[in-house]
Amino acid sequence: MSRYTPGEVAQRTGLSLDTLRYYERIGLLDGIDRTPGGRREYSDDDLGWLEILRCLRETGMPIQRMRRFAELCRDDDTIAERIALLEQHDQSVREQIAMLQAQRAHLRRKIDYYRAL
Amino acid sequence: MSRYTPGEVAQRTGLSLDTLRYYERIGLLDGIDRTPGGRREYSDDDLGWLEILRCLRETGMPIQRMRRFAELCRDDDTIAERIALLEQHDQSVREQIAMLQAQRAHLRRKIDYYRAL
DNA sequence: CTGATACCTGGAGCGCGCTCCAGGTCAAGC
DNA sequence: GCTTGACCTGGAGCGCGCTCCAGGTATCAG
Repeated sequence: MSRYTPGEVAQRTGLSLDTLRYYERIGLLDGIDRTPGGRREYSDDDLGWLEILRCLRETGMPIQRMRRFAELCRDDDTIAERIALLEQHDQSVREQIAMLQAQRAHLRRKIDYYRAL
Repeated sequence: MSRYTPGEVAQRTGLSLDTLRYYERIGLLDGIDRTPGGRREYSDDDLGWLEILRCLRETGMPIQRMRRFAELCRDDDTIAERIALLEQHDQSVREQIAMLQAQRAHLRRKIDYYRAL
């Protein structure tokens, strides 16, 4: 049950302070605690959620869709929809990987061609 | 030795007419022939080059870097640099694939977790 | 010859995902 | 008590990679 300052969270997650605030503003991050003085204080749960956000973001999910997912996660009766959304995203990640692998083959061929000169 | 109108090229490559013109403007596409009336007329070579551009773009190479590559390709004595640039990019594509695969594992775990509820 | 359609140019505009800024507040160390 | 540095807010700005637009020209079918 540790608590973290914004600076610590930035360091741990690799997200900038501005990005953390931005995510909160647009509703990706919700109910972050504050100290009596008004500073943010992140919990372990918050860090866990940020991990998920990072995962979705790095795999190319648009912010709008992440907001949709965040919204679903605020309502307990949406497990099926969450699964559907994540499955759909997983499919898109698989496609991305396949595309990259195919294009990488082209790249290798081009390199080999140059090497043969 | 076929010749293609902009519309045909757009259809074949999946790039928009605007994107084709944009690529030309910024120096990714060079020396596209014109009809006497001033319309663009693409060659098979141009289509081949567009294939390469697509490959680089889809694998996330920034436009600036693609311009550098295009520049190198205009000079015959730059084979080594072209190889270096492509090898470097290939490395980045490998990293992208690895990252996606790792994040996809997280995604699968999350989905399984939801399914278990 | 006449439309209709595809294409031309230069330049402005846009959506995304942050990032930066000004002007202030809080808190820990001396 | 004072300094210093991390943090606060609201809002503007930015870099990327296109995309759209206005106003005009070429080409082709009938």
